[in-house]
Amino acid sequence: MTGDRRKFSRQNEDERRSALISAAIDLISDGGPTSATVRAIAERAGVTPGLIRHYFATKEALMRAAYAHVMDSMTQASLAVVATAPDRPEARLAVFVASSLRPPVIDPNAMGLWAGFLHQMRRDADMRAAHEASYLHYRDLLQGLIADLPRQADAARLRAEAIACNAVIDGLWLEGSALPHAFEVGELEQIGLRSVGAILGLDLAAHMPDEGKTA
Amino acid sequence: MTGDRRKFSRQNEDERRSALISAAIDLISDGGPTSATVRAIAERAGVTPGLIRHYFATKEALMRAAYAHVMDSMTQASLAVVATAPDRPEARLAVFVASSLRPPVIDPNAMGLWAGFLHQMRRDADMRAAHEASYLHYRDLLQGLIADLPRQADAARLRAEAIACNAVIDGLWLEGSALPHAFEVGELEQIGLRSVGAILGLDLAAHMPDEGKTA
DNA sequence: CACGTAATTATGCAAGCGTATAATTAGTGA
DNA sequence: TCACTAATTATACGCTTGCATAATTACGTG
Repeated sequence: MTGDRRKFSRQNEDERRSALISAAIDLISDGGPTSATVRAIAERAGVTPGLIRHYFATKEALMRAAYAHVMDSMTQASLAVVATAPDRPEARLAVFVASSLRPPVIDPNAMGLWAGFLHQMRRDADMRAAHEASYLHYRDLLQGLIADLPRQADAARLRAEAIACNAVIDGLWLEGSALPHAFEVGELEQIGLRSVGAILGLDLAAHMPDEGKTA
Repeated sequence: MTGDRRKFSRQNEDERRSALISAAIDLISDGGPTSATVRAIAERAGVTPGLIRHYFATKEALMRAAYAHVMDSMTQASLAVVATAPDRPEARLAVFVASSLRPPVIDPNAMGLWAGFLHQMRRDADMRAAHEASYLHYRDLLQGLIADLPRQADAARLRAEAIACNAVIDGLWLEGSALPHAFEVGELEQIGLRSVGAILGLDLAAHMPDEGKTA
């Protein structure tokens, strides 16, 4: 009775890849990178450990792919939020900032995932490069929103402001994700809007469209 | 010739403990928490693996001790910096901010260490509690410096400002440590002073004592 | 329908991990 | 000086890990 051979289920290559990737992400997300073993990932994806080697040359390759996927998702989410915002530059920036400081972006699991990758980044040069590219891309996005504001600012000032605003958002995101119960509901959003506004010299909170009017 | 028994060197208990702790910190610092194995730690400390078990009930206990040591060092360093600053509140705050955004506080190895502990924190409730206490202590320190400024602000505003300023510092520290070559020398300090100043509504950079006058 | 090819499973292996335990050494007090 | 105790070393065990390899299954194609 021990000879239960697992059902052989063939599947599309892309689906299998992404199934493996999201299984890895899930595991890292709740349990840290330590618990994302080859066997655990395979089980989570409903697959045999050996299959991982068939899709990824090594486990590190799978990890890189997972990291890239997470970062892409974040960037695309940010872009989507900005796209749905009103056409006024201030409102677009406000929506962008606020959406970064509430769920689902603020999320303990997401931070665990991020920390897991961060620690792995020290060893893997490819991963480090991917991180840098993703970070700069995000910051450039923010800088573009700032540049659209009805002010005049040279390149150096724009760069400094983008770095500063990005830092506020990162820091608040980190604190809010690490210590969810240490802040009241909406507190981080308000602080974020006020801080970014102060750095840029405008009242961002006033330009925040009240999407919750119907709630 | 293989029977070289290691030299038996007895030592003070406290020194042994701290030797083991700093060996663990060194290893995590350059190589991530993965490379801080019991055997590696022992070798680094010039000791046999078994001895670790004699000083710490488990490896996790050693890790907790290492984390506590790192956090204590950081806090004490911050306190020391403030103590040497001029007695004007603005100068004290400025020095505090600037010193957090340059070496040795800004340091890739320190960030690796921090990330390593961060990831381990998800599992260990004791470690998480230690982190929260340390974070709040640091923020309270910052809030105290802000409260000393010659302005009037109620408790709620002070809290929000401390959270915001802490976030800027954290974010800049993180970015500067993760991507050291992405910023010019002194750039992060300037941005930090300007941002914190903007949030608090004062010109912090102007109050920064120029300690580099002799350089 | 047969056959080749790719996807999937099953099995095994060498290495490294944390930890337990026994043997050895050094210091200490009577 | 001689046992007693604590610090340190040495050895070994069981477990898990990533990875390699061989066997098995499904699917496409002639």
